[in-house]
Amino acid sequence: MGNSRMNVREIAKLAGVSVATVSRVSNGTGQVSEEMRRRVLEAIEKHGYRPDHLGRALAAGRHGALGLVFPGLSGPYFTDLIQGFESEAVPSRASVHILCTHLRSDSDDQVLEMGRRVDGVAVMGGTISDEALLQLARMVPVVVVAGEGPGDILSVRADNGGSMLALTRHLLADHDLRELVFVGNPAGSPDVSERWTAFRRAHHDLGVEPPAEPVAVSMQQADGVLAADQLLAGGTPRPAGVVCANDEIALGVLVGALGRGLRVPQDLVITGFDDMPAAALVTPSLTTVRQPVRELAAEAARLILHAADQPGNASAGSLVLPTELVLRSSCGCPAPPTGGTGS
Amino acid sequence: MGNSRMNVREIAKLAGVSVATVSRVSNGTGQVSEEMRRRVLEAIEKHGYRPDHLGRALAAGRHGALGLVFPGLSGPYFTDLIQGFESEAVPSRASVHILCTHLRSDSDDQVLEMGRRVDGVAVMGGTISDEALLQLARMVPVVVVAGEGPGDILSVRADNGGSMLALTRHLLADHDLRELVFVGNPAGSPDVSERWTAFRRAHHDLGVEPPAEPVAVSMQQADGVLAADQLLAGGTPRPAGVVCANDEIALGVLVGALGRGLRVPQDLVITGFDDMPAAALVTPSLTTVRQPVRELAAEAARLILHAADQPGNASAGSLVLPTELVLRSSCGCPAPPTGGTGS
DNA sequence: TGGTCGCCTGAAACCGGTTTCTGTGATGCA
DNA sequence: TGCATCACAGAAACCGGTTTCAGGCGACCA
Repeated sequence: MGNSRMNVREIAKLAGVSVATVSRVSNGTGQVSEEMRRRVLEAIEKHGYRPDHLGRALAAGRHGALGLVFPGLSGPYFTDLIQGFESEAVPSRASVHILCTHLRSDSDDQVLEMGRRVDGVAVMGGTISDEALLQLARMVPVVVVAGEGPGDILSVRADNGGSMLALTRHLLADHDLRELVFVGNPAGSPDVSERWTAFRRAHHDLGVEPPAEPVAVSMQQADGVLAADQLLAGGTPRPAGVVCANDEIALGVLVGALGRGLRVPQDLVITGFDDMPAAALVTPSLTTVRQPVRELAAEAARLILHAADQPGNASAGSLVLPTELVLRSSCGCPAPPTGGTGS
Repeated sequence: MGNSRMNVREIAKLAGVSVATVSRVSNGTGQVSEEMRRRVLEAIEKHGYRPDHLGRALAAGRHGALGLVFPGLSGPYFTDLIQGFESEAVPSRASVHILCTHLRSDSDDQVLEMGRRVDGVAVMGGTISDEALLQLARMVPVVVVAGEGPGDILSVRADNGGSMLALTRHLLADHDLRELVFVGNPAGSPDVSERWTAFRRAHHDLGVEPPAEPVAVSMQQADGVLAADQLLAGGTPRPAGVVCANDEIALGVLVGALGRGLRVPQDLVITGFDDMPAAALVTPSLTTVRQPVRELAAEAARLILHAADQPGNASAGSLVLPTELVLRSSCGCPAPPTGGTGS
């Protein structure tokens, strides 16, 4: 029945009270007598009044919204990122604005515009320029996710290096593999850059010559298939192992290898990164690194919400969440105890 | 230099003009003499003033934002959906609010809350109750994406039935296959429901008995692997073909089949739906149905923006975008002319 | 020279809330 | 009975913009 076009003043008139009283009742603040409260609630109920978000936001000086900025969407990683962020924001009654920059040239402007519509922003590493990031941070609390910002901008990221170091060492030392290749584009994101660096460092640590260049492709399954085309085509010597920047690439390479009749891991070792759900389920199951993406995003949301609540109390620093090496069969290890259904 | 805490009145004072003039200059509306314009622009420039979004939105009576509601995020489908929607909204200077309901019980309330923060909402079919949908439509323009709404709510969807009918007929008639199974949960979304219905109808049309029940799993690659475990385990007779509700499931089934040493399509035929990028690249390449997901979402955004611009002019109806059957090798057809790299 | 028209400007109302500040009446205590 | 205290209500200011409306002023014409 109620028309949502009602405003405080109309409700106040209908209930025979002042707007202040209506506001107090609808927010549960201040002291209101039982009689007044009853009359106001009655009018609110009868006309289905709900306070306007804009008016409230303007008066409160806050938007009730958080921003999330990323270069593009692909695969389970971003999926988890968004959901982790959202799951933390919604209970705090904050809505989530998203912005895919697609690495367009006007990304900086769009991000700054977003800064004027939300109470805080989480920006994926490598998405916008450092200048824009600093300017944004002057407007609202900012957290860099999966990367590091300039100056004293907060950041949350996973320990990419540690686990990639352990993984590469495992392949080189425990499985005695040589001729490993790395598939992924270090210039594409800080995460991949860290992984590539750790991949090379593990080689150096063990006195093995690493490949000079990565196979630079994007992060989707299709790119993995393309990489397999390139690596496994006849003519060139086949590598012993393919270390992929994420699981999607790895699955693409796996499909490409299996489709060519290669046996994994006997003929070719393949590893991923992220531990996406399918990683445990494919045959052979994928050796990878578990990365707490949802927690990463949720932590970013928490930091922003906290900073928005307590302005001026800007805590700086970089939060690094641990990752975990997950050894399965695609590297040559025996399959983990869990059967075909994963854990 | 500029402090963004400036407001119109301060700028007006500094420029020695009225707030009306500042507003006129910053919006380019009305008549302002060159002298006044210069003074105002100077003050704006000097102090880095940018009008507050909330104040402007309140006065204009519009939020400058669109909402997008979906049950959860998984895979390229939602990725494309979000990006298609976003690519249409951003040029219109509208920000995009997202809400993953996760099919929670309080989804209806959350969606209605969103309705109070945006100028229009696109809701994925099957995400919230019809009552909530109707109530939402009373507040803001609403479009149902990939599904149909109650009453005269606008909807945009793809022609699921037509292509699934053609695909199933192709398998039954052209490849003379029997014992097909359908993998996907019709109760999960209107899309899958339509596909399952068309799958059965094709059987009936050709006088073949369809399976009584689908293999009801979710829409991710991991679920396809699980379905493969179930279908290809020893003991039960193996089906001749697996018709999957989307490409992700199909890739999961493909990996499961290849990992068991089965040959596709010789031992098992597999088909998908969506034509995600990897579909053309895997070996064997995946027979599937191309669905214009980004266009779907972009069309939804256009409809909402238009409806928000012209209130009262509510056009009703259901827009159905065409789909296209894409025959590749996984059904037994010869591989398309394009090499390993897809088209 | 007087009147009309049109350009430009600013005061004030408005969008829809919250919050401060003032004032009233009732109550408690001496 | 007189005074301090307290609970409560409402007027008005405020958040930061846009827009209406009325008026001042110069130009043009008779």
